[in-house]
Amino acid sequence: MTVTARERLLDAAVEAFAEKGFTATTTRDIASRAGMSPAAVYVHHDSKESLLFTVSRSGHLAALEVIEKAAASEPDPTSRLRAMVREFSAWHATNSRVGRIVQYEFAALTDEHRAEIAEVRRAIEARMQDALRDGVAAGVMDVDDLPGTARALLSLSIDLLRWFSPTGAQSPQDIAALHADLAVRMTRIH
Amino acid sequence: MTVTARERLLDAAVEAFAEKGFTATTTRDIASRAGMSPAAVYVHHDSKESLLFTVSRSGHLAALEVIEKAAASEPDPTSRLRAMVREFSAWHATNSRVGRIVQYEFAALTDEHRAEIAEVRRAIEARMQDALRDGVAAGVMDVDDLPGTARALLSLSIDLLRWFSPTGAQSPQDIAALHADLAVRMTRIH
DNA sequence: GGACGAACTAAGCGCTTGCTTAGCGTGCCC
DNA sequence: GGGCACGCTAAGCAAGCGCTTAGTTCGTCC
Repeated sequence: MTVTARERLLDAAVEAFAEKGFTATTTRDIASRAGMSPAAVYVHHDSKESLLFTVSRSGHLAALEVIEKAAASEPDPTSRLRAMVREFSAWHATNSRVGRIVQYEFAALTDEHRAEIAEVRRAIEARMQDALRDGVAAGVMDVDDLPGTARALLSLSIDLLRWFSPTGAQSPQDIAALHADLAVRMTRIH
Repeated sequence: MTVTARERLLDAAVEAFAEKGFTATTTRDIASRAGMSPAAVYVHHDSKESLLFTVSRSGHLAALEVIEKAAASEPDPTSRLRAMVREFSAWHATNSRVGRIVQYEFAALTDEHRAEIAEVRRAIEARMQDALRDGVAAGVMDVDDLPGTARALLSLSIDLLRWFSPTGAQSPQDIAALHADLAVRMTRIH
């Protein structure tokens, strides 16, 4: 199956939005990255914002899936938390372009689209809170502020988007392993 | 001493850049927030980017000063790390508008300006690494990956800009105390 | 071979952008 | 009271924006 023109435009939009941000990206830029004329964008997509919505939505859903799969992969609460943070960080490092759009271009969405995607974000946060609650209930974790700590764990994974470079010295796996280790330290009983 | 027109324009730029981002902000928007005509911006500042540079530079220097003051405030390595993370998070929460410009509009600067400010960023990172090194040397901290852990500690403080709201339930002090606590947990000997 | 629809483009519309130019009002100096 | 520097604005320029319109090309079906 060949790549459709619609997909080529989405790939071009991911590249451009991640590199320059949504507002600084022009539809002409997206079109030329996809090897098409400016008008071709509108044959396959409604608007520049609908391109962003499509990218952001599928990116958010992919991130949620990663964290849910990791949560289901381990029965032991500590191993489960370790897997969740490891996979969530690894996903952001491996998909840093989509990640940047997901995390930093959220405000550029229309009110309706933003509201729809906000639900996915709440689900991601809820999965992390669940993992901590399980650990506390099993008596293997010590967490004072449960929502705050869940948010801090997500911050670790998300903030790597600000400085991570695919061409840098650290691999996504290195960073993911570090974050997983720090997550366990943050929550274990002293 | 009255507030000068130059300063009113800087305040307006902070408001606008933090709210909508650098590219989405127009010079007309900045001028009207300062109660002036669009041309008045150029009486006091060279360009829209030079407004950003002025804000970003003083914001970066303020953040560096906060972390250096905190580092000097406590002799004991653990108390020092706690103070540094606490004050750095509190600064970001209290100055979230300037913080957003500092952390998220860095890429919008010209190459020269970005290079100049990058030095301040390196200094901030170095101070955090110093604090961890001291703790390890004193035998009170256990840190595997020193630069990685330093970066993770900064991530905690910085990523709050993504979700923090001054009108929300949590005060800057609540968040700062949580982050300081997590920082100690991340680095203490088990 | 002619009709048709899907994929795509050349050209451009109306508007907004960062920034400039030319000039106005006011207070100060001699 | 004439000259002048300073702070500011009205008007607008060239360029670029998101998006539309009108039309061309081309494979497919009868």
